Order: sequence, then C-alpha cells, then structure tokens
Amino acid sequence: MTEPTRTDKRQHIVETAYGLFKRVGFHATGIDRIIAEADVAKMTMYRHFPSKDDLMVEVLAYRAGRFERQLDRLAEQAATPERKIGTIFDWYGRWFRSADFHGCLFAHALAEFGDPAHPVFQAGARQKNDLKRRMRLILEEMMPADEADSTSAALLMLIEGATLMARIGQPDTAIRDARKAAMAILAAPGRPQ
Amino acid sequence: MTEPTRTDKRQHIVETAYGLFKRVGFHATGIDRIIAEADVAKMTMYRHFPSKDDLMVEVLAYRAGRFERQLDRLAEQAATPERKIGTIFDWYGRWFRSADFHGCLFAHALAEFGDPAHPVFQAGARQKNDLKRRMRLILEEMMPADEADSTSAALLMLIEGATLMARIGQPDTAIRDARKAAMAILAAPGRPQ
DNA sequence: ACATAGATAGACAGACCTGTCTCACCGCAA
DNA sequence: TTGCGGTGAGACAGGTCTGTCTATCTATGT
Repeated sequence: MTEPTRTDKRQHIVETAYGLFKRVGFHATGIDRIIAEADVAKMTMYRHFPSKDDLMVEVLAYRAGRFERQLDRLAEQAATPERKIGTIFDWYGRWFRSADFHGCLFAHALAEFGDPAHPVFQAGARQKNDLKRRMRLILEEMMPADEADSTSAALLMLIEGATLMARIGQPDTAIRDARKAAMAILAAPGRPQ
Repeated sequence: MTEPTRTDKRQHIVETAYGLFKRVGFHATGIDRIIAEADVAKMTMYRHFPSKDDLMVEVLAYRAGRFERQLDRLAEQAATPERKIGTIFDWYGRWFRSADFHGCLFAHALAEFGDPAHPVFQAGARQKNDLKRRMRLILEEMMPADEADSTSAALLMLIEGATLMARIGQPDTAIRDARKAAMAILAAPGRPQ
C-alpha cells in the first residue's frame, strides 16, 4: 500500500472505460467522455495510458482476466468434463439475461479494428483463442486430441453465434438452442462412449 | 434509361462505400474518403443520401440483396433440403477464402451501433433474421416446425461463429469444423430418418 | 512553517468529422 | 447566341477528436 491512490485511479479509469466501450463502442467513445465519467484529469489518464489504443488493450485484458477467473472458479466446482462445458454455457446464459448485456466486447474489438496487426484486434483474437483452448483441454479428457480440437471449435462457434443472437433480441432461445446443439455435437456418433 | 448517369453515380457511391466500410469500418470511414475514392462531389453524395446513416443503411441493403440473390441461385440448383443447406455452407467456405474477406459487415454493424433502435443496427439484425428464416424454411421440408426453428438457429450460430474464426486466421478449419458440427446436428437422434 | 514532489483542472493545438453553401461549368433547346 | 436546369469542385461552419502543456492545488517530510 505504498501508492494506493495511483492504483485505484488506474483501475477506476479502466472500469469506467470498459463500461463506455461496452455500451457506446470503441471509436464512438471519446477520451473526454471517459475522463468526465471517471472524474479524473485528462493528464491522469495519459500518465497511466500513453494513448487510447493502450487503454483499449488494457480494458480488454482486464475483461479477459475477469472472465478467465470466473470460468476457473466454475470449472473447479464441476466434476466431469461434460459438466465443465455445461458450466461455460451456464455462464453465457446468465450473461445474456443480465441487465447490462451488450454483446461480446472482444468480438466488437475485432469488428471495429480490421487490421490484424492492430493491438486491439490481437487482444480480441487472443480471448477467442484462449476460450477455444480452455474448451479443448476439457474435451481432451473425454476424446482424442484431434476430435477435441474440432469439437472445441464448434462449441466456440455456437457460443459466438449465440452471443450475436442474444444481442438481436432472443437471449433465452439463443442459449437454449446453443446448448441443445452442443449436446448433439458432444453425442455425435464415432465416439458413443 | 432516362437518367443513366444519376443511377450509375448512386450505385458507384454505394459500392465504393461498401468496400471502405468493409475494410476500414463504419465510424472509421469518413465522408471525405468515400467521395475521394468514388471520385464524386460531396454534394452529389448528399443529394443521393441525406446523411451518412442513410448511406450505411443503403450499403447494407445492397449487400443483403446481393447475398440473397446468390443463395437463391444456389438453392434452386440443389435437389434436397440437405443439399440446400450444404450450398449455404459452400458459399461461406468460398467467401472465407476469398481475397477480400473482412468478416461479416452485418455483424460489424451490430457491433458498432449498440442502440437497437438505430437503423444501422436494425439493418444488421434484419440480415441475420432473414438468413435464419431461409434455413428454417429449408429445414421444415425435413423436420417438424419447432425442430426446424431451433435447428436453423443452431446452424446460424455455427455460421456466425465460423465467420468470426475465419476472421482471426483459420478460414479452412473454420468452415470444415462448422460443416462437421452441422452434420452432427442434422443427424441428431430423435429424427433418425 | 516551509519545501518539494506529485496530482489536478482546464486551456490549447492541430487534425478530422458531418453537413451546407457558393459559384463555375456543361449540355441542350430555341 | 442566349437562356436554363442540373452537376461539378471545393471552401466553409461548427463541432469533436486525440494528445500536450501550463499553472494551481494538495499532501507529506522535516
């Protein structure tokens, strides 16, 4: 606790920017609005983050970390691989129904920044690859590695598609249909254990 | 052919803007850049489109129309419902591999415009609902209506997720895994015909 | 009490945004 | 040749963008 204020302010800026990027968008959110809502000086923000790009990357990293920790906690409560996958779909179902659901910030980052070399694009892509890897590792407990790879890809696609469908109006049917499809994929022939 | 120039210019502006929105993004593309690339006067653009919002909606409508016509043409060449669904996945596979693939413009519109009341958001949502309906009508030829509804939702999710995965670097595995998952869903138990 | 170091508020610069307006130009009819 | 409707280019207005800078305030150590 040598410099509590510095850390608090930094985190406060990140969380405020997160809320704005989520609700308004990356390009559509200006620095002035972030500092006004966070109630900090512009120089305070620019001391912590050299540019808006850096702030966006930091917001995405913060969000990704929180997401990973929540899934870790849920996974350790689940006994079987099937249940671990189930808890991920559970998480998404609750998220879709939450009051401040505005779609996936990482998908939005990929949409707004078309250049694959841009750090914001890469931060978005990283979270998708991380989630796929998480599911692949779970699936490798119950199927061969190559099958786990393609199956984790399919589950990720269902999740991303469901997030988009939830965004355009049907959160309940989106998670229900995604879960149903996931069950069908996991019970696919060739691995009828 | 009473006013060929007017129509040509209008269409030329739409197509130029389409390329820029696709490559650069909606917010990141300025009016000045559109008119420069289309080589028209600013007033010419504003005579055809009262605002940038109107232009964006028109671009999305143009793109949606072209997409629908392509799928119509492919569908009428396919005999069975399974093959009709297959041609849709074929179309996406070719698109993912095309040189100017930059992800789904409709999904990007949803990402950039968070307000569901915004006409650009609605144009994006409309294309997703239209594609789901198209697949639902095909599926109703081979399964009960309620099942066709949830199955078409699942297929749409796979397609949207595959588009996202193709965007972050694996177009070939994305379409292959999506198609494999789609087969598993269509062959799901309870309808083993 | 005083010095110092860091944080703050807000003005400012320069670029870019959307959208408007003016004025020159061009083809065509009489 | 003269008049006219429509199109062209580009200046302009007013606002917003990111990022910098300066001057003031605050807190702390001695």
